[in-house]
Amino acid sequence: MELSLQIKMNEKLFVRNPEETELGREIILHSIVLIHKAGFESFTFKKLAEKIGTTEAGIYRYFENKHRLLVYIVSWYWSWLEYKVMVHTNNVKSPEIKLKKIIEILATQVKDDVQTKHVDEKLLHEIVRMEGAKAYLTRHVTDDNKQRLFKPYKDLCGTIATIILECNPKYKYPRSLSSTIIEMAHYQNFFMRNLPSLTDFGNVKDDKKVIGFLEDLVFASLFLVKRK
Amino acid sequence: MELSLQIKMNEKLFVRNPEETELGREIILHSIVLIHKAGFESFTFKKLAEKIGTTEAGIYRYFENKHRLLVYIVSWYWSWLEYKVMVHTNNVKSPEIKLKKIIEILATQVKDDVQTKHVDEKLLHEIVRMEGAKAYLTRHVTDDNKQRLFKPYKDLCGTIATIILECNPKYKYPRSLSSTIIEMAHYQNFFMRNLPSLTDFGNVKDDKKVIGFLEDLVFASLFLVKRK
DNA sequence: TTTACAAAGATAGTATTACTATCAAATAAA
DNA sequence: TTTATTTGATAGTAATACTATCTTTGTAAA
Repeated sequence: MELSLQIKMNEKLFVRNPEETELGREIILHSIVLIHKAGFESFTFKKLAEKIGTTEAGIYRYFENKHRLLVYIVSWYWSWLEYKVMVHTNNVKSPEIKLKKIIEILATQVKDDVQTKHVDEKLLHEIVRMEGAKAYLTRHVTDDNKQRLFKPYKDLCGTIATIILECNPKYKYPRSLSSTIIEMAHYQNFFMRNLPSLTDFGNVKDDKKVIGFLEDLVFASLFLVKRK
Repeated sequence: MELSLQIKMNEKLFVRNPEETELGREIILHSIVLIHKAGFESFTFKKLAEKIGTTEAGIYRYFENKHRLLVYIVSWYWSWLEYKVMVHTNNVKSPEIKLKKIIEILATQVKDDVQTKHVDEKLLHEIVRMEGAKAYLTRHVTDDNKQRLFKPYKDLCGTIATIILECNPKYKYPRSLSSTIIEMAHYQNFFMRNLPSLTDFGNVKDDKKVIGFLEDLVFASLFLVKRK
C-alpha cells in the first residue's frame, strides 16, 4: 500500500496551486533545495527558473513573490509537523509523555519522509530553523495574519498549549510557553551550531542536549512546587 | 554636569567610524529613524542619503552595506543594554533581585536616553525587537562571528548566565536559559502585538505580562524542588 | 476532427537596488 | 600657504523584482 500525504494549503498563499501541476511541484521541490543551499536572501526566481528549466514569468504564475513562497513552504512544514505530532501522540494517555514526545519531534533533525515525493522534509526543517522567523518578521505581519497565512503555526501552538493545560490546568501561560518551546527548539539548535557560546552545549552539538534543556524548562514551569 | 556615554564599537563593523564625524552621526541617527519607520527590508542607502542630504557614495564611505549597518546599531544596542544592566544591578546583593531587574529591563519599553545625542534608544529597542534576529540569521553568521561582530550580544548573555549561576550554582543550562530570556523578552512582545494568539496576553498588550511570564519561567527552572 | 482553451515557453522591457569609480570642491591640519 | 582629508556631484553597471505580450503545445469538449 502506498500512502501519500496531501496538505491543503491556504489559497491566499499562491496564485496558482503548485500541488496541481508538474511545474508547480518542481517549483516547491527546487525552491527548498536552493533556499537550503544558499539561504533565502540569495534565492531568486531567476535562479529557480534556470534550475528547473522554465522562466521567471513561469514562477510568477504560481507565486506572487519570493516571500509568499517562503511563507508557503514554512506553513507547509508547520502543517506537516502538526500531523506528525498528532500521529505520535494519538494513543498516548499521559499528557506529560505527549509533551516529551512533542519536544523530541520539535528538536530532532528529521529524516526525509517518503510520504511526500516533492518535499524533502529534512532540508525543509533546516530551512525553517534558519529562515522561519523571516516569514513573520516583516512590516506586513498584520496583513499577512489577517489573510490567515500563519494559521498552521498558530494551530500547532494551540495544540501544544492544550496539552500543557492537561499537564497542569492551573498553569497561567500555556500559549506563551508553547511558542517559547517551538521557537527555542529551533533557536537553541541554531545557536549551538553557529553561535555556540549562547548555549551550554556548543562543544557537543547534539540534538539531545537541546531536548534536555527544553524538558527541564517546561516541566519546571509546569510542576513547580515551591521555591528556595 | 553633562554626561555623555561613548560606546566603543568593533572596528570591523564599519569602514570609517561614524561616531567621529557629523555625517557619520547623522547616518546612525537617521538610519534608526528610517529602519524604524519602514522596516529593514525597505531601507536603502539611497533613501538614507536623500534624508540626510548626502549621496549613496557618502554612506558607503562609512558602511560596507546595509547589513553591516544593521549589525552595527544592533550591537550598539546590546552594549548599551549591558551598560544599563550593570548600572541597575551594581549595588544589588541578591542575585534573584538582579535577575528580576534584568528581566524588567529586557522586557520594558525604553525611553530615549539623553546620554547619547545621536541615538534614539526607544526606536532602537523597537528595531531590535523586530529586526534583531536578522543580524545573525544569515549564511555568513560564522564569518561574522569570527570577526566578533556579535560580541556585545554574547557578553550580555554571559553576564546574565553568571547571575543565573549565582542564584543556583547547580543549574545545568545557564547560557541557554540566558539566551532564552533575551530572545523571548523580544519575541513574546512581538507576538503579543502582532500574532497575539501565540501568547496569553494578546488582549492586554502590557509589558508587565511578558515580565510575569519570564519571571515564572526563570525562577521555576532555578528553584525547582520537586515534581508532582 | 475540428475547435477551443488552459498551461507553459519565449522574449522584452522597466524601475529599483546595491554597489563601484572618478573627479572636483570644500575644509582642516601642517 | 601648501597639502591632505573629507565630502559632493555625477555616472555607470550588474542584478533584482517584477509586468506584459505573444506564441506554442497539449488536452478535452463539440
